Amino acid sequence: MKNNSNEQKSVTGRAFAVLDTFDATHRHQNLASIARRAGLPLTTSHRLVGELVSQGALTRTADGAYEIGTKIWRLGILASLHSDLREIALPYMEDIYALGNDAVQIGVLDGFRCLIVERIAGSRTLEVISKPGARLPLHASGVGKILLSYGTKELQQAALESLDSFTGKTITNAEVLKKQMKTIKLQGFAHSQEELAIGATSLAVPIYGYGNKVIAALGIVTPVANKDIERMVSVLKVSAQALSKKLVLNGLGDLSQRL
Amino acid sequence: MKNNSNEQKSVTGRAFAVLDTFDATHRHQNLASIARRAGLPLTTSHRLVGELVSQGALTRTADGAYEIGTKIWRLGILASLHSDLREIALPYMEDIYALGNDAVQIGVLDGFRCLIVERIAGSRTLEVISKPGARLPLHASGVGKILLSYGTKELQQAALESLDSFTGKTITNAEVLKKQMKTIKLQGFAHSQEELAIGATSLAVPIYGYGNKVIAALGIVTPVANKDIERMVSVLKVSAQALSKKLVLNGLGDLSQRL
DNA sequence: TTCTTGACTTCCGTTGAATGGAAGTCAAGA
DNA sequence: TCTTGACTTCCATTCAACGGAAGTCAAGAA
Repeated sequence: MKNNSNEQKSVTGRAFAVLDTFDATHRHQNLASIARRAGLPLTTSHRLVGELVSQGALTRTADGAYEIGTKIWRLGILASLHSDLREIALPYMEDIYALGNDAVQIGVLDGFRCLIVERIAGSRTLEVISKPGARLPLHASGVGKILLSYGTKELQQAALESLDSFTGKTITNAEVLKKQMKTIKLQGFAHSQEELAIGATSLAVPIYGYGNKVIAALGIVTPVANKDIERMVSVLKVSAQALSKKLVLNGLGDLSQRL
Repeated sequence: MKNNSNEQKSVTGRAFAVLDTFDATHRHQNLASIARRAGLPLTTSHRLVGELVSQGALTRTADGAYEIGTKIWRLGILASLHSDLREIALPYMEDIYALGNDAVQIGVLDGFRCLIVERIAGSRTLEVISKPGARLPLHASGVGKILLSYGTKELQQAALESLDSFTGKTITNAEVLKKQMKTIKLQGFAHSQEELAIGATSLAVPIYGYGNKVIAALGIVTPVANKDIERMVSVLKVSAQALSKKLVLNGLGDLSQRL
């Protein structure tokens, strides 16, 4: 859990080390937990956390624990990743959702992971891990496979080096995966059958930006039982094409990646 | 534009002064703009911005400008404001949307403003100012009026002191507004007719948390022409009640406000 | 009641990271 | 060629950040 290899020197570095201790499974933390996970002395964390609270970056809840504050949230939604993609993509995603009541998701590349940027899910939807902000493995999810297959050689090489297993059906053999990547590019869609979670199938197609560069993946998660794969794939393809066009028209299409 | 009254001393303070220069109308900025708006020397901004970029808090776009990065976005969606409310409220909001194709929004109190936390809008929807993150005036929007009417005496006093005008129909007379606030509490819903933007009517009802405390407002924005006010109000009321119940059940219901 | 433990919170002398003026680079336009 | 605007690099100074130590406080055990 400790902060690996980040010998933080700058104050900003430390401040973000504190913020980075928060994730989906650590949304509420007390001071001690923050200090431990950030790898900082308790005193330092105490001061830093105090400052972050006074900035509105963190909030202290009634029980004395801390959580991310509205300041960060308000800044976060200014990220083009969110506001641009969301505004343009949501209508298309809703159309897809309406057709099958499956969870619909859009992901972009973030390091060696697929970052879920937006998702729609209803009450009848299969419960999925992938809330916005989740970072799925590239080799074991539909959207991830798309980004991997259309990604650079370097990305593929790096990703193929560590194929973690999740369900027993997860593809952990690099050669098998390589072959599948070729098929994916040939057919224009990716399929993941219980490779990340039992009972869940996912389908995904690429979204294109400037110069036909793949900038994101659009996918659905549906129960394995669903036999209507072909129809959903064509729905996805049509939506993705329309969406791609609109993204480029609206001046997106590069969604600059992280440093 | 200059940083008012914040004689920043701490590094974190300065770092957030930099981040705070970003808002809905300043999502892309160059270094000079950041420095000017933050009220910091260019050199200092340069170093700070550099650090923030290396942390992933800011991203440098192709044209050399800066914008909010994925790190901030990813942290932001951990705010309970977002993830809790969104997960629980979206289904209800979608139901309401499906009934009238009007923009549906949820707002909470943030200082003396109504912070839009979540919104649904479709392609046929009236275009509204209120994207998530927007901070509407309390006296000139449906959701704002709810929060105002059910707010503390201190809030009401402070809010009534500065009644900015937006459309000519905006209520700028404190006495008139006070009377309306009473009616709102009596009837359980708020109505704003072109008080914030010409052509737009908004309706809103309260959402309750623990101990029947009003913690948020649920509303719609619909064209003025719409005569079906009564029906929409009852739809809103039913949804709000169900939503309130579910929020309390799920351990929300305090949505701790900013410091 | 007293002891123990864990979780903060406050204090303060030391120090090295942050500061910001000055000067350098670079590209676009006059 | 000169000017201007927008960064970027350098570096001596200094002041804010640091963190060990000790204090507070509440809950649970003995």
